[in-house]
Amino acid sequence: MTLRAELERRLSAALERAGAPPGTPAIVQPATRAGFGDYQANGAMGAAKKLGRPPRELAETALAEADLDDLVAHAEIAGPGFINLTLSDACLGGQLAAFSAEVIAPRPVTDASPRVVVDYSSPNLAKEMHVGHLRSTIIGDAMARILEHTGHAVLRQNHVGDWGTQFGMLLAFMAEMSSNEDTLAHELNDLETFYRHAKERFDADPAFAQRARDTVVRLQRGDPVCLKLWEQFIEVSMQHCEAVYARLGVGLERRHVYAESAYNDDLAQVVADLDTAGLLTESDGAQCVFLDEFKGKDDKPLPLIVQKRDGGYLYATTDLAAIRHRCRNLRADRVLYFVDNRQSLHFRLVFAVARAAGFASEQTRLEHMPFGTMLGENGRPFATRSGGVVRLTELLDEAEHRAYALVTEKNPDLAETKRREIARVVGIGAVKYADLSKHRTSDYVFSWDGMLSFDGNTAPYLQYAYTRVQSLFRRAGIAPGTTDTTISLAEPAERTLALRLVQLPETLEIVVRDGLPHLLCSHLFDIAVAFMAFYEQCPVLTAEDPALRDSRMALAQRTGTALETGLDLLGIATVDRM
RNA sequence: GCCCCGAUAGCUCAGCUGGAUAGAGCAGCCCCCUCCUAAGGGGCAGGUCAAAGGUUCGAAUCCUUUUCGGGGCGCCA
Repeated sequence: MTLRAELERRLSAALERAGAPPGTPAIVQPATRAGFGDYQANGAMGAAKKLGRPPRELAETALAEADLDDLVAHAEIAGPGFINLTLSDACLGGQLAAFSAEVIAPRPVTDASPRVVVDYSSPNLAKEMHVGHLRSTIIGDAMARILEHTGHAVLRQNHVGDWGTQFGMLLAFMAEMSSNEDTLAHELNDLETFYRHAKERFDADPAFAQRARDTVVRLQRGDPVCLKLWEQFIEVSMQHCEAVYARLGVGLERRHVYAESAYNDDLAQVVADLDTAGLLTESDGAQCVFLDEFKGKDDKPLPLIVQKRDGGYLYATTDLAAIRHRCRNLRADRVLYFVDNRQSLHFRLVFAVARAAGFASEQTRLEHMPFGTMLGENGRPFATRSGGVVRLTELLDEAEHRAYALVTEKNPDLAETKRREIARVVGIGAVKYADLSKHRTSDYVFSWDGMLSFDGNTAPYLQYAYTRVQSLFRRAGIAPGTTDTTISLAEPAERTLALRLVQLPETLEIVVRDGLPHLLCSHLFDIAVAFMAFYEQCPVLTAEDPALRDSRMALAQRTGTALETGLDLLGIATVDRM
């Protein structure tokens, strides 16, 4: 249990003993200002209002009832009825002593752990991955890591798009070329161009367009020639994705891929199940589900179409099949979808239908974790001047390029291979952090300079703070292992840093609850800022007193662990020097 | 027409179940490397939190209306 949760628990109980109704929250938060202590409890005011009692008096009574001696050194009532709490040095010291082994150690995952499906990345294999895929891939991966660290059984699902009409066009184009293996291999080397060429062919030649449509039908019927081409294409495209994942340090592997096509055989059964459940209605020849809670134009019912007039299935059907699979076979307690916010209505419908049909129980939490659209500098959905998109590989190349130039400027004496390594870690880290540090749901504007900034609240700043810790240990000639040194918190900078470190699990708790990794970014930045202040104000290696030196080394060590662990949870690596 | 999301400093954004004097980064100006890495630190300046009402002891946060953006709404995914 985190400090915050423990204080909440005890103060809530105290409020109840002071006369507030059971379940009254104490509303413990980190203090909004340094002068108010470390935490503040705001719950007494609201509770007093309901009881018609003076808020300060209720706060006083609750505080007198509360048993906080082992955690809190000072507590006082302030303003209209805030309870301000200052942690004792013993409490902070205890947390710091157990920091690596307990406070931020990974929670074990057992059979009893909550099972969380994380659906993320899920690119369409028809095209190359571009910058628009960053959000789902990066944020989803960070969330998977954080959930795993906090004791959840995480089931990554990469729901790649490998089925649908555009594959007809691509396969027909491949078929034209398959007489010449070299040309085909060459063309497939660049999926973006391949797609464009196929599309040009499709638009220009009606006969080709017809062949493309026929190909879709043949593919769906399992025509061996089509299937072979399809498999070849999918394999090339998957390998491209995996190369990008490897470069990004994203933990998605082949075993996490559960493609759209994997549900093909379930779709008829899904529709049959909906029929059995009495949910199916035919409308204009299509099979639909209408739910009372969803109304469209003119109060007309809003359909979820699960089967087209021509008998074909839609992505709604596939998503229903996926929910069924995740709940029944994967035994998910919670399913998180890191998918573009434009699909939010779609998910609301699909989730509601899945529950109505019994594909998901009432207990299973189905949560769309929407994210905003990447916009161009004109405020329109992002595209380059030529109308294309920026490929992910281009962005990463540029990131490493700029980072290499910078590290060479800052540290020309480092060996070439070392500078390459640093450039890779720093460049990729900057790109990921630029994405992770923004609120998930907000649209954001793509900008090379914004995404590749190395100053201020960026990954390189955090990585730099980490290298300073490593540098201290390097100079001291000792390994940065955990020691049982008593940590002095006499200096304000020491205390502020200690508090930020100890509060890290509280942030993780909120991130897990809301799926908002930018809160972790923000907290790590606070830690780094606090460390920089500590570093400026508190001499470590040159401290006169050996005990103080050891204490500060120990605090630096905790900082290093926090930064390394926190960055790792975001999927960002560290280096020892930069 | 209906629904969803948004509007906070010049720019990019935080602001967690309503809390005390709305915070960062960048850009601007000033200062700090004989001192543990200046990818750093310190300081200055910068806001009628889109607008108007309302609820509340207390509103950037909740409610209503309006304005301006973005997105979605029957056989694409």
